[in-house]
Amino acid sequence: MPTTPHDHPIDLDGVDAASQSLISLDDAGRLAGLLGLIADPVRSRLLFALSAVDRLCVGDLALALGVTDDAVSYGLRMLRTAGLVSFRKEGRVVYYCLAPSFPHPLLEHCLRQLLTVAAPEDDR
Amino acid sequence: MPTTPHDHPIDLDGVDAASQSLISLDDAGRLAGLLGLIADPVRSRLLFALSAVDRLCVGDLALALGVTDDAVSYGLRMLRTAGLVSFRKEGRVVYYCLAPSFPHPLLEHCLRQLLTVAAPEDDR
DNA sequence: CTATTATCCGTGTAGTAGTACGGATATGCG
DNA sequence: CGCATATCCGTACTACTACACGGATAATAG
Repeated sequence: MPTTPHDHPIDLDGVDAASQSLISLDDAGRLAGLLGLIADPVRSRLLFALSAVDRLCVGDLALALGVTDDAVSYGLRMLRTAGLVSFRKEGRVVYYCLAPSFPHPLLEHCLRQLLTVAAPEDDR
Repeated sequence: MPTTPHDHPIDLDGVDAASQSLISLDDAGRLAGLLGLIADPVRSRLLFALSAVDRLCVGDLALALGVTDDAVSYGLRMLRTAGLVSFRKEGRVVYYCLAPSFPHPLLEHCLRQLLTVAAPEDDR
């Protein structure tokens, strides 16, 4: 029997405790979706960039990040279908900004703090 | 010219401001790595499960999550190479637990809060 | 010693994600 | 009107990710 899940729990109480405080598969899926969205160098940097200004257009964001227009356009589309950024069109320029409902603490607290967790040991 | 980054910034000041408060590509990469690690239903649920008990073995975790041993083993290996969980072997059983250095606030604060952000509008 | 259990690992694979490229659309300019 | 600009979109390609499967390892039981 190769990888069959054993049905003789070694620590039944532990299994119960764990499965009780577990988030649902649905919630986990949504959480993964949101995290995966931010788990991209371009997109996380877009969020940081946008938090520093009140609005910026695609081309300028590409300039600031040092990546192609396409990459920025794609990243912004993802963020915007998730409702994290919003945009308005002025003439032929499209300006993006963090969505009104954007959870700013997330950026400034969580992510900045996670940065220190993710940092290499030598500067911690 | 298809997708050439324009070199005539529309809002030069904005570009400067954005690029200044920008995290480095390196940092963004590490951040993405860490986030991407948690951005997986199995792995995030493993963390929640482990936070509820002081230690649990692979098979029991699989039982608690309702997934195969292999999936759990794989998830734990990822988490452990990232230093988020640690393990000790007792006989033929391998017990896993959150790493001593694990940032608990991350789980209980950030992730739980992100859960509400990721929740569908109808229960918020 | 042999059988069994718990776990790991190497390999293969299906699915997905990020991006470059070509083209389409729309706006503004001369 | 014709041309340039800013952005989007469809397609194609590459790279990676999660997982299943078969087998290996180590420890225990009989």
